[in-house]
Amino acid sequence: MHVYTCISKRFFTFANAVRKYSDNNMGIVERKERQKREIRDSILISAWQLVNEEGWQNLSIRKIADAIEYSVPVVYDHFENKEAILTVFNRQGFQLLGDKLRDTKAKHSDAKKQLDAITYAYWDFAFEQRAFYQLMFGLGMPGCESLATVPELSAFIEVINTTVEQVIKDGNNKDANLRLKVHSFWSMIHGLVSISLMVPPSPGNVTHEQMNKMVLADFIKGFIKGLIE
Amino acid sequence: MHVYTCISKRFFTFANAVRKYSDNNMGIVERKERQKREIRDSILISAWQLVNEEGWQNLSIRKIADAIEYSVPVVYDHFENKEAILTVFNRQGFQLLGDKLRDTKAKHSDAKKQLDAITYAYWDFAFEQRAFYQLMFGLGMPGCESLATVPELSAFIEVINTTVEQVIKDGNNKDANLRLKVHSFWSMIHGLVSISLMVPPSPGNVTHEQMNKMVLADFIKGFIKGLIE
DNA sequence: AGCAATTAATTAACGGTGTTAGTAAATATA
DNA sequence: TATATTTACTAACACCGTTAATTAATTGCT
Repeated sequence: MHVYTCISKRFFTFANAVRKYSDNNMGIVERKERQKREIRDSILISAWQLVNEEGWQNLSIRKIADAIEYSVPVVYDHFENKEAILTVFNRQGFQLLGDKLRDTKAKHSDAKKQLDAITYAYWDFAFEQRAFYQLMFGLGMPGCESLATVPELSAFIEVINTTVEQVIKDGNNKDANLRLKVHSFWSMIHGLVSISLMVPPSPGNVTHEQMNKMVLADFIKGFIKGLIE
Repeated sequence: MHVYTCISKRFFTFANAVRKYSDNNMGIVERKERQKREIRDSILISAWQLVNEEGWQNLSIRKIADAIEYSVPVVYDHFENKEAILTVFNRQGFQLLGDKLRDTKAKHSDAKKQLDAITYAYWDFAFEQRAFYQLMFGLGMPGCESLATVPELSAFIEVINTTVEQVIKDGNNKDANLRLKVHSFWSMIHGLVSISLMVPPSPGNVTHEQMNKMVLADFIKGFIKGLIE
């Protein structure tokens, strides 16, 4: 029974494919496929527009349906659920960023200059394509739009502040812009941590305790030296 | 009229305060305040429990009300809205992290060792208090739980990968763990960017283009040298 | 102790969300 | 033209945050 179903399905698919190119109405299938693609595209276009107007948090299927002038279930004919729509943008974002970095890299031959250039390109992408970047890295939890409004934040930063400050003062680099150094220091730790939280065990299936030893040892004993000595 | 209202308000407050300590029923007010505090506490306790069981995205007022065995509007007698509850945890998180860093710092006298210690403490906090950390830094957008599932991610990392790799090969440091260096490099840029996105113009009211010049110049020309040369 | 005033807690609703079952209309096939 | 299939819709379900109106309980006062 299961085999029969399988065969009949394949037969009908084959028959459709043949008719597609032998009928008088051979353009109909193409037209239908084109129309279906157009609806799918208009869903993505409207969604993207809504996201840039109202943010990820306020995107809804009903708003999309309204924008494309179809009823709600039509959206579900093209995407399994809301998540699937976000996933498309997520992948598009990484594609875009990857392309941008590749292009930027191609403009230089020296490896150091390449590294320099893609770093700036990465930075610019985040600020120019803010909506993409936030989606890609899961930023923008409700209630955390502006970290600056958290009073306890400054007390927390103060600890890092005074510590880094003292290390720099103990070193040789006297003309350092302290506040900026502290900001960078904190940001980089945050980056190490949050990427490790999001891309869990890699590289190489190590636990976070092992990562701790390896990554942080490098960060502290290597990178920081460049700053303070 | 405005003055009168003000005076009468103050008078009644004063009268209440006096009765509070002169009445026969002086314990009633205290008991009521205590009960109100208990409900408030149980809201926070239940919310925290729900968050750790089901994540921030699945926390709802109705679930909280259910857990504390009161009806929904009672929650709104203690918190203005859902956001206010999250804000409490947000601030609690920064308080906790700040305390942890301060305590860690106090165990050492040398500034470098202090910096070393608080870096590890920060790392551990993020992994031990994952729920806190995600809330504090707005991580965890729906659909981005595991970055590892995005196919375009690896192509994007590959660009950074090959570039950093080449720079390291060109340098003197031959025994470097390449994959780990790349991972760290990317993570640190991400940290610089995402903190700059969340704590917008500071320090010192500079635009992101100025930050770009200052922070990235340091990152590239200073920090990276420690890695590759 | 009993009544009025206040406070506490509830029910039920509003407008919104993601998602889907069932139905009517349009279209293609025979 | 009649049948089958595709297409789109209405309407519903089960949630969500939030709040107005109402009932129950408690308190203060005579």
